[in-house]
Amino acid sequence: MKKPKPALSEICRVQVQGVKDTQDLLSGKWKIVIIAALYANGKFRFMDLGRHIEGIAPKVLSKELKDLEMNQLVKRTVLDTMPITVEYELTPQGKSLNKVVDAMAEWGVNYRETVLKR
Amino acid sequence: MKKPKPALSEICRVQVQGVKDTQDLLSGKWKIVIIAALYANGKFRFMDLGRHIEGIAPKVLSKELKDLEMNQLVKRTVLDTMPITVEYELTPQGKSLNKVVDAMAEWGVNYRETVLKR
DNA sequence: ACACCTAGTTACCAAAAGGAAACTACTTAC
DNA sequence: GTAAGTAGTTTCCTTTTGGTAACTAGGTGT
Repeated sequence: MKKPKPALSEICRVQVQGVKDTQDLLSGKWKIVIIAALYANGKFRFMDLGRHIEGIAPKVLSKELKDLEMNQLVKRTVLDTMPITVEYELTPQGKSLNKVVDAMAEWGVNYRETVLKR
Repeated sequence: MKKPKPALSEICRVQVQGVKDTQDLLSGKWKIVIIAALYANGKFRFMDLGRHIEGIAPKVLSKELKDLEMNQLVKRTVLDTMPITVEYELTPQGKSLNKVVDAMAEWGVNYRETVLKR
């Protein structure tokens, strides 16, 4: 696909880039769901989070959490308990996704009602 | 991962399901970008949309548009011109994603500024 | 000793996503 | 007749994603 047309105004280009960046960071089936769960619950230990998100495998949960941690959206804390437990919570950056999460939740609920009708 | 714990309240479960539904419909690298572009511009012909979204291949654009059309987010109109042209635009359902798009745009722009620092 | 809890990791595999390049089919302009 | 523009499709390929199941490694309870 050739690209001879720089049409959209600069402001729009920046907006679209923002959307793209957000999408990149939240890519995949589970990241936004993990964030929504942490957002709703505050903190979670690894196993609890896994039990909570229906259908996710530990391998996948582990990998997604690593990605989120790397992008500074999630904080991982090892607690000095016996046996050791690990707590996951949103960073301020992660929490700042609240508008995105809320908008997606609202839209999804409405879509299910009006389009899927169930 | 076993699932003996139905912890989150019903209201939260519904919210998380909403997020999941939204994520499913907008899955992949390009859908939300296409929507953002249509949202910013109103209408686009196939080639213009392709030229506009940097890096997308016609095959991929075609497939994504079909998905979006199937889910009633995008409307495809064949215009009786010579040569025929095809116009793509958001449906009301697609337009109702504005809060999601805006939130993602804002968050992404802010993330780039504060975390990536460029 | 053995089962069970914690938090993961590893190996293996299938399906999906996505990119590159070529190609179709139709029309118009030169 | 040939090039160029419309809107895609087809083929081939590689990478990524995500799932299952088994396994590691430390500690607790009986």
